[in-house]
Amino acid sequence: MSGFAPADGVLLDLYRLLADRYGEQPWWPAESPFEIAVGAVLTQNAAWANVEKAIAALKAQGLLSLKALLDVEHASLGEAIRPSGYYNLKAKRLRNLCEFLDRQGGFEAFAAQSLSDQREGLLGVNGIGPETADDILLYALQRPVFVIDTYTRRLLQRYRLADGSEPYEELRNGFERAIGPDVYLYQQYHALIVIHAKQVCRKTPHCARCSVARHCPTGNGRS
DNA sequence: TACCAGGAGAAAA
DNA sequence: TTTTCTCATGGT
Repeated sequence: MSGFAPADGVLLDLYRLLADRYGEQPWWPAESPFEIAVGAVLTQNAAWANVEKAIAALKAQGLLSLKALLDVEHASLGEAIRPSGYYNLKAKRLRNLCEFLDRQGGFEAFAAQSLSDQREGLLGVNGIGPETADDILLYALQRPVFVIDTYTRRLLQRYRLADGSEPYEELRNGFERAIGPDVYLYQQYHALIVIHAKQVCRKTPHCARCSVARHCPTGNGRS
């Protein structure tokens, strides 16, 4: 039995509140599934604006393809993705991901595998943790996997739905059980959480009763 | 100047 | 098993 077991309907209610407030989110911004996979690695502990610079550099240098990333020198790749930070580390991780995809027969062949095989495979790649793997599965491969990130933990903590320190899989399973398999809803929910967290869950006065930011979508926040 | 941003893995306790 | 450290740049 999971420790993260919110009351029936609570997570869906929260989604509706966020959706009403922020509307539909165009998420994830990318021109191809492979670009999403690359972006998922580059966005590790990085601001998205810096990731965009790195992706633009990869495009400008013709490096945004599996073959190009397999062929490019480590130093050149690192230089291209420098704006996203940790460029040496991320260059290795991108290479690891590309070598893995190549062993699967390419991105398209990997996309045709079962979800369990895809997730297990990605998590076996050095540098691909659960959040990065699930970003790739949900946004690049349109798989029904809920992404848990720092913002999700922060939101659950704010709404007293979880401690925030629960294991990744426990939170993911909790969301998936509560919502049911729905790729579009998972994508929107995660996007809304990020949008909301950026706007009101940091450095803002919080409701003394529920700890939610003063401008929380419930509208009942009081600073 | 200090802190944070759409983490993950290795090392230490 | 849990916590801490490392990787690094750019914006606020």
